[in-house]
Amino acid sequence: MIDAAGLRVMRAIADEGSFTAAALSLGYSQPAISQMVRRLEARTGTTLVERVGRSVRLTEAGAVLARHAGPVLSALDAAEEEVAAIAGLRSGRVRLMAFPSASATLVPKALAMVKAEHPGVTITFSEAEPRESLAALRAGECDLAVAFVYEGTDLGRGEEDLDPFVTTPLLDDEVLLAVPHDHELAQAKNVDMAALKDETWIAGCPRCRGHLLQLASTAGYVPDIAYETEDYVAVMGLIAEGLGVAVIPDLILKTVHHEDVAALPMTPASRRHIVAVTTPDLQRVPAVKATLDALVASAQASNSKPSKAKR
Amino acid sequence: MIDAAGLRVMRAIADEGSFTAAALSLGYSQPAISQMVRRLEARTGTTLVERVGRSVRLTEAGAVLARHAGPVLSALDAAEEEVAAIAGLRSGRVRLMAFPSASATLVPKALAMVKAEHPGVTITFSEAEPRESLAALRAGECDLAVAFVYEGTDLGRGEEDLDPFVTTPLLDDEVLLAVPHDHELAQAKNVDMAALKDETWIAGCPRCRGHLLQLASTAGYVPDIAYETEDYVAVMGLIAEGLGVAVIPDLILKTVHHEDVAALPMTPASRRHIVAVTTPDLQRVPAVKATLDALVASAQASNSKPSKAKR
DNA sequence: TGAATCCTATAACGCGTAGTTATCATAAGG
DNA sequence: CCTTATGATAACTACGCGTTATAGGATTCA
Repeated sequence: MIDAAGLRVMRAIADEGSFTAAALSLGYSQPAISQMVRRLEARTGTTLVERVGRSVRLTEAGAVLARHAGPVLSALDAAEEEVAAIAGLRSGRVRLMAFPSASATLVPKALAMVKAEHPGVTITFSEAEPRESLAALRAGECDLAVAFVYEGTDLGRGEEDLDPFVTTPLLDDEVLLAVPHDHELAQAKNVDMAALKDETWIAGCPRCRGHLLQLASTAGYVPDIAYETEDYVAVMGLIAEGLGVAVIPDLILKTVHHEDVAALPMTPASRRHIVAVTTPDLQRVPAVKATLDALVASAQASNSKPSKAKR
Repeated sequence: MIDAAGLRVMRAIADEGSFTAAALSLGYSQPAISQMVRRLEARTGTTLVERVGRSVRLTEAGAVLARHAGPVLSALDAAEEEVAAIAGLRSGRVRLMAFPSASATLVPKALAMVKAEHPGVTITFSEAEPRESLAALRAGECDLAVAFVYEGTDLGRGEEDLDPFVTTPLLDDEVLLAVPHDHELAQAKNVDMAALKDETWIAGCPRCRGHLLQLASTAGYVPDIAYETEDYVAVMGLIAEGLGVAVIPDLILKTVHHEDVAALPMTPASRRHIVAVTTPDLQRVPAVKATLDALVASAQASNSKPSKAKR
């Protein structure tokens, strides 16, 4: 019934003492004030302004409105300012999730960039496998996820539906074969997957295990998986001891280097796409957008050549 | 930029959890909410609502608006309620001024009536001669004045311009000739003003003095005014002691009765009109209107026959 | 007293906001 | 898989809320 504009007008009249002055102070024309007052009087059913000769004077009811104007308008201003702070990146909160090996360099660098450029933006970060982070994103417990997708592996495959999300490519990570330093293939330039039929395998995370199975399946056999662990330091150790070989993304190899392990390209070449995932809505939230931009910049600075945008 | 309606919508969305439910709770249609949110997002330049599958969830900025809605809206409601209280006569203040002899019965009765019917309305009352009360009315220091006008005396006469006011007739008060009980005319049914040429006169208030001068002037002489006092009790005393005669309104005679004074009609008949005066604006203020109505009722109950409305 | 000036009120008009209904597209759930 | 619930969009309407132009009073000053 009574709106903020009405209160602003009443306060201006109280302060300025005339319609004309009030109009001037609000940037309106004089008749606008006349009409606004009339509207307010019609709505409230009471006289608000006493037109006395040259000037005007507020009635009791009018004074009441003018008196309430201050608190209401300043509360509105406060709300507006707070939203503007978020929109202007002087404030904001982003909940970021990334898979463990992305945490090593990609994410820390991006966090530092955001903090440097927008000190008001706070980012809460937690590690999670793609499966979990996408679930969190879907559940609204996360604003931005850094995940990966194996090439060839169809994005969705039922469990991870990327349909409602927008994905931004960050890095293309080549998957290499890791063998002991003294392995017969250690010096090879390239190795065919089919040639590894009789090797003993070490698998990483469930997702990577699936990838291995798919690669072997394509080559026409089922790999002999002797060890499984999500700890890639352990994987490297196992390989170094000659207990097996493994397919490991280049990015991980760079992080957990082991001098007794050699890495070599495979045929067919296999890649892991590292992407940032969010929703169309969240992508437009300034703080989220800034973090996403920082991730892209971080990826470009750190390493390879991102491929073209997707979806 | 941000208005109360927007805050109300954001709060409803936060409370209800969906656009449809929010629309229902506000009595709007669902698209109205959709559009309102879009407008707000355009104005703030930020995403306020995250459309997640079936339902929606507020972003940080949206939550900020929803959080501010409470204080702002309740402040608005408070203002509205306060104005409604004044409009509904559950509250209100009236500054009433009346000339002294009206204070005796007319005003007290009216005050009692208002108090009985509208306990929330408080009336502040002070005595003042018509000249003062009208000046106060013009200066905005008074909402309602009870004044009088002598018949024949032109209302305005330069000094008391009733143009910007509205006057409501309350009583018609006949002006009588007051003489000592043992005066030669004391038993007369009627007395001609012209026959009083050689009397010694006692004048009341300045205004009444003016009236006396006009009556005498019409009759063709200048009265011999021996005493002047605004205190009508004193006037009666002077008359009773045989020190002179006076023209006194009937209403005053009823109030300050003196058994040694006789009152008789004069020719030409002269009347004093007692009126309530206010401004067109103030007349529409509920508390003022109620007081004015009470004055009219009080006048009708107490005495004579009010004449028809004026201006 | 009359002219000048400063107010407010009113009329006529235009535009944008904010509703409506109707229809479509998409998730969620049995 | 089909139903159902929910949000988005389009097209339309209306009126709230500004504008300019002009008229009507009130106050001041010569």
